[in-house]
Amino acid sequence: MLDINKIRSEKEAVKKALLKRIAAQDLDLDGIIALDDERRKLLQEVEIFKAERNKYSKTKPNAEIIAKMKTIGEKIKKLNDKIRVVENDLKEKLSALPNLPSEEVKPGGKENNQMLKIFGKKPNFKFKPKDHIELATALDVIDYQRGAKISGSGFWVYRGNGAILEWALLNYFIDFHRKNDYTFLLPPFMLTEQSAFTSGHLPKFRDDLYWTKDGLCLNATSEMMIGNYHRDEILDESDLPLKYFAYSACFRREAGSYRKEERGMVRGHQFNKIEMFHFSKPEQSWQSFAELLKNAEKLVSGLGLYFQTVQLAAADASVAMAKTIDVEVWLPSMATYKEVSSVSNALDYQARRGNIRFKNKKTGKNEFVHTLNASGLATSRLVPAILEQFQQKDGSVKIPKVLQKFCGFKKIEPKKIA
RNA sequence: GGUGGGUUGGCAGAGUGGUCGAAUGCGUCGGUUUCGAAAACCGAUAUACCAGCAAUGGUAUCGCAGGUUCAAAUCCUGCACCCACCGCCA
Repeated sequence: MLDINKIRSEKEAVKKALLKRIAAQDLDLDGIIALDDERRKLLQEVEIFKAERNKYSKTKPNAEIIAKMKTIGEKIKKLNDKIRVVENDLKEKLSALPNLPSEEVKPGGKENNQMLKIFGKKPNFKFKPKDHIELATALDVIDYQRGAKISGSGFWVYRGNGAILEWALLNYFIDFHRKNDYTFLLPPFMLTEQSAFTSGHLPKFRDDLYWTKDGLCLNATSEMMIGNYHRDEILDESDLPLKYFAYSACFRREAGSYRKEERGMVRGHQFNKIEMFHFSKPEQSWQSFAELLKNAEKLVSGLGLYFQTVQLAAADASVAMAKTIDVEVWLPSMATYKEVSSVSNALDYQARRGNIRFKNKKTGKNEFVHTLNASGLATSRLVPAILEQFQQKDGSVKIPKVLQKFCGFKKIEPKKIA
């Protein structure tokens, strides 16, 4: 949510920034300001009546005053009803506005994404490489068919060395974050509707979430949970930045996505992810951003994968974020890069919604914190990338060095056909 | 799932319809005293919004949302959470 006072005082600048991600016909700042004017006018009116009522309520009134207060009471009630309507309308319009993209973020959609940096060496195969589905089946590490049998399409079962590889990746991430002194959280995998609203996933993603009979939704990213972790709290300035990482299985309905183009594990209904999260002071938040990006890059580099970073254009990033840089890993079979981490700074946009503040010691004022998040990392695209990028001519797959101590093996061999 | 008890400021804890934004204690901050400190004493100590250049004034907030009343922390209804007991339980 944006600050109404900022919209009022810096209207042209706000407008210019918002036009990078939404069309002019969807933007009506004047309408919003007019609503706020209306709200203020009504507040002034009603508060005069309330002041009078309070004055007389302090003592025992006589019959005449009681009669007078009765009419004032009715006026207050009417004005209150009006204010409620105006405030709801204002809140709705205000919540619908996306965050202001950061200055260096390019306007428009995907086509304006900007490649920043390429890491590693592009694998060059001297044989005909297989895609990860073929590899996973030959190596007997992923059981797609039984996954679908049990839970329907979009689910799979990690099996044997595949399960070990998956778990090793998670251990590698956890190890890394612990060394950096991030606090480890294992949150619940279900959350309330209110929490989904606060994290900004409602109303937009309602159809992409799984809902239980009890009105809870399944976690789609632990950003949802950590974002709510300090909701309605006033944090201690000296604790900032708070650095967390959380593991969660993530559940997404992926309604209407292009399953045919993204076979295998690239887009499933359930995947494992470790998420990094910072609660920062405003003046620290870009430093936090740089740290999160560096961590994500290091994690992928550590695996020896070929990948790139991309700065997303305004309309391609999540609306809550001022700036997003994606870390994308190369998938030879698709000849394309796929996101394994999304590093984002929401500034105070999410904190305003969740009412997460800190007391500024210098000014004595409560200020909104800045929130940042980055995957660190999601496994479901790394396993395919590892299989495809590290496949050998004999059909085996080499395990990245950093994972070997967690796996207990250096390569996965195809199962022998008797 | 059922019954009962609870939710008040940073914390503990009074307050059952009218000068209650709220006693008291603790904590925190500032001061006096001291070579310095402790103790003691004095004073300050919530947040948000509105008007105003400011000083300041006003409004709201006692878990949340409604209601009753001239007037609600206090009465009524619903909800959330915490505690206790009972029931059920792969």
